Amino acid sequence: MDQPRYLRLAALIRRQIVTGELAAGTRLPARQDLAAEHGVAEGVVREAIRQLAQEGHVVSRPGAGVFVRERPTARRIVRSWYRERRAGSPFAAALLEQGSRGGWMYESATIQAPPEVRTRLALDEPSGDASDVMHTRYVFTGDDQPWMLSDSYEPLSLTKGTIAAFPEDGPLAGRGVTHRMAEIGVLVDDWVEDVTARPAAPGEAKALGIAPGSIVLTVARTYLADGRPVEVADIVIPAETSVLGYSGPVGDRVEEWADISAR
Amino acid sequence: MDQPRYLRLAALIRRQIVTGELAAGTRLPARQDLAAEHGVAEGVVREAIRQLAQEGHVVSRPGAGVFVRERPTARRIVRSWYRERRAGSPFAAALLEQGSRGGWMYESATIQAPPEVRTRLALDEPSGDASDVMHTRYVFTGDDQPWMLSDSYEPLSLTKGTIAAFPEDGPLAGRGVTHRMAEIGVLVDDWVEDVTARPAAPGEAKALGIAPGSIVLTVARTYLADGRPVEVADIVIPAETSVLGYSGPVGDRVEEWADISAR
DNA sequence: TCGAATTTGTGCGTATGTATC
DNA sequence: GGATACATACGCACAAATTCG
Repeated sequence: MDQPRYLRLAALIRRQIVTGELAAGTRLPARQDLAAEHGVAEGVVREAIRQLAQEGHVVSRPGAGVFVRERPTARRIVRSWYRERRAGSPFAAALLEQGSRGGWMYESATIQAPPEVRTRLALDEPSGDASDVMHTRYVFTGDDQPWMLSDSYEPLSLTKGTIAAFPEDGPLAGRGVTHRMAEIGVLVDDWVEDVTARPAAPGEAKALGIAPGSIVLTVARTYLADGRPVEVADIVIPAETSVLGYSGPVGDRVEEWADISAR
Repeated sequence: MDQPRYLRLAALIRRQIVTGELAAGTRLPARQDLAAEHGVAEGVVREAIRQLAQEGHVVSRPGAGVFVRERPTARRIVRSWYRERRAGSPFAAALLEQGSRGGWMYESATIQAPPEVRTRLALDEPSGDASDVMHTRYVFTGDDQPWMLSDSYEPLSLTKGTIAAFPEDGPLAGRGVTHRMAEIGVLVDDWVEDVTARPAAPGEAKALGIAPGSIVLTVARTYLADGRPVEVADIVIPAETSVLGYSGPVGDRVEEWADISAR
């Protein structure tokens, strides 16, 4: 056994946690006590705790102590539900237990699309510094808790001057992209989502009420109408408490060791 | 400014990196030098570096130094490609640039399914300690680099005694779940994938050749035949270098602020 | 080929600030 | 308000990996 002391100590405590010997909510002994108990320096305990905190096993509160984490049950966020509504599906049950829908806050402004968004929306070169997209920033809440951030971009060339211009204003408020676009004759028929994960940026962590640096899932969504992108959104969701659910028919699916394409 | 010193130092270096002042590949000054240069203790530098490393801005190699990270371009792993083959799609181009397919290693064994897998496969109570699933562990490689792990479970009740029993043996080797199942009359028609992310477990980090604790995407996949699960797999992919691509028709899709269901 | 210098990873002990109880 | 506990900070030391002459 050639492992650093702090990893051995972390492994020891981790075992106690996963076996239930240390129940959720339990407070660990103070750093000094743990250090004395195991005959190591305080710094070793600190590193061990840090390790366990990063793994999500414990959470430390200044002045109070280090506590075994209550594991919040993850919510399954349905991103596509091909056939999942079908009776008899093992997943139909889950759909019946839908939680409260909660609400959302937003802020809209017309801006000039940043380069990355330009690419995704297939926009032409910007003309001067004229605004060319409607940018809407959402914070979704459920149970009085923020659980998802979204930055949406829609080309003004589509919506300008129509009743669909402002996503959350006018008669179509809150109807969603696809409905709103339909009202102005743009038929959104495809969606594409690119999913990955990264540490939360400080601002995101604050907005979501999670620890800075904790993991978030990011979804880069594109809505297409007849093959052309008509809306893109950058969605950020805490990974710890969320699972994204996708489904589809096997016929349209690639072999299970998926093909790779350069991005 | 009320921030801890190590965060201020991290912010300072981060700014130099994102502005390009410190180019990718550049070596940072040694800990002691940075400490002296900024008039702080070595520990402060250590914390700052740790912070930047967690954000993925730098990578440290023992004995060598701390280097500004080369940003590997992420691969887009297509998990469903509804209509993406269609010509004219903005994503069709990506599909043409398919990389080398690489290969995979595997290891199969019959085991008694662990509780979590039992649930997902809707298996009955275990009878004694009899094996009831075929467990296959995959390591997928591309460009001589592991990039995906997968643990697959198939009920023996379906495949036992057939030519499809061993996923990677016999005439159907390497044909994939859906083809193999089809050969024994099981028509896989649906798939469901639950995506989330977490820090890599030590074993996973080692198998994938990534830093321990770095972020991995996990995909819990289920293949269904006529609504019944016939295979489940736990897939692990480094988040840093990968994007999972999903797509589908809008008609089957829920409003964009997705419904939530308890898991 | 080999050894010396450099650099990170780890560990020790201590002290102060600040949040919690 | 006092005691407790974590977050941060200081300074030092040694082992192992790497680099380079």
